[in-house]
Amino acid sequence: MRLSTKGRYAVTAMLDLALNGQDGPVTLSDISENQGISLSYLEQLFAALRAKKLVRGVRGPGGGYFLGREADEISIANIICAVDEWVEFTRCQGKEDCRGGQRCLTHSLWDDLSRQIYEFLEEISLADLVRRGQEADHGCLKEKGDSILDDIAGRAA
Amino acid sequence: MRLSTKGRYAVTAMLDLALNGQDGPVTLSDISENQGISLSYLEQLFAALRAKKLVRGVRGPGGGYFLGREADEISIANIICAVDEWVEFTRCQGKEDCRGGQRCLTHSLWDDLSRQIYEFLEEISLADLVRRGQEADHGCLKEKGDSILDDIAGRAA
DNA sequence: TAATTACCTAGTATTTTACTAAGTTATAAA
DNA sequence: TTTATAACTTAGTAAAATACTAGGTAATTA
Repeated sequence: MRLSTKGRYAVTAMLDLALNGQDGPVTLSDISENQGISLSYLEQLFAALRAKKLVRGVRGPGGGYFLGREADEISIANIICAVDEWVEFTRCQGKEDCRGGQRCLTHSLWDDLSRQIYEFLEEISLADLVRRGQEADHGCLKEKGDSILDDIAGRAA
Repeated sequence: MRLSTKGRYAVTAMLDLALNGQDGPVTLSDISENQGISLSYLEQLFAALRAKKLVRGVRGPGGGYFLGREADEISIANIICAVDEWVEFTRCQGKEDCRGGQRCLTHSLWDDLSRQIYEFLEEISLADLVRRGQEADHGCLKEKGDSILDDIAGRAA
């Protein structure tokens, strides 16, 4: 699993889309202005998101982007994997000397951990985030410790 | 939260240390050879790990590295944050116009999600990984679906 | 004293990130 | 039918991160 600022941009943009795409498509220009991401970088990200059918583009005036499917059906893992493309980590599949060496063990331990992180993010949908954003007060007004995702946290606790 | 290949290297190296550091210190040369990471890059990573007291170095012949504290007391989050240093994400703290804009909401949603990932990785210790590695058969010999971390997965399910 | 290993600093090739620039295609509205 | 809009595409690039090489110094053991 890989989680970089690129993935963050993608999730942020998708969140913006989910929040504003209720009544009509959202343009990349809007997202660019809202989130402070360059238009061209967004286009690059959305090319990847479109390839994975996570968004659907509508051309022409009044056009823009829609979510490719319901917000419940889009996980955070989906989004991150679309732009950061999932790298299958080096698994020494019999190629290198393995029995007795620690290398393979640590690799497989990491792979398993990586899979756990993936499954964790797979469980959180865009709709989960949006729902809690709508329930809560406006983000900037709330206290730092007062997480609106605390109930999601319950899953991991 | 940030999760890059750099963090992966760090976790891998710490795992190696935990697995082999039972009877005496482990040299970076050993880890370098075991895990296929350059010695100098390991030194760079271990400088960061040492700064956070996650490892303890012993100089001279027969020297090497020990874990800085018990493997139960070292979380995966600890390790990743040591080398990838936690970036506090842009939170528009009253600076920009916030009420009414979506920007702040999506930012705080991301921040909350990021915190959830952190808390998830905070719950998994080095000892958890090592314990399961010792119980299981050698990594390369087991089937792909047969995760030795499935019980850890139970926390998130 | 010599070998070993941590520890430190500087430089660098490669890759990734995030962007600018300059287009083309499809579509809605004029 | 023209024009404006906005998706879509490609190429290039500055800056940062990644992972490494090289060449040291300092502490400790044999």
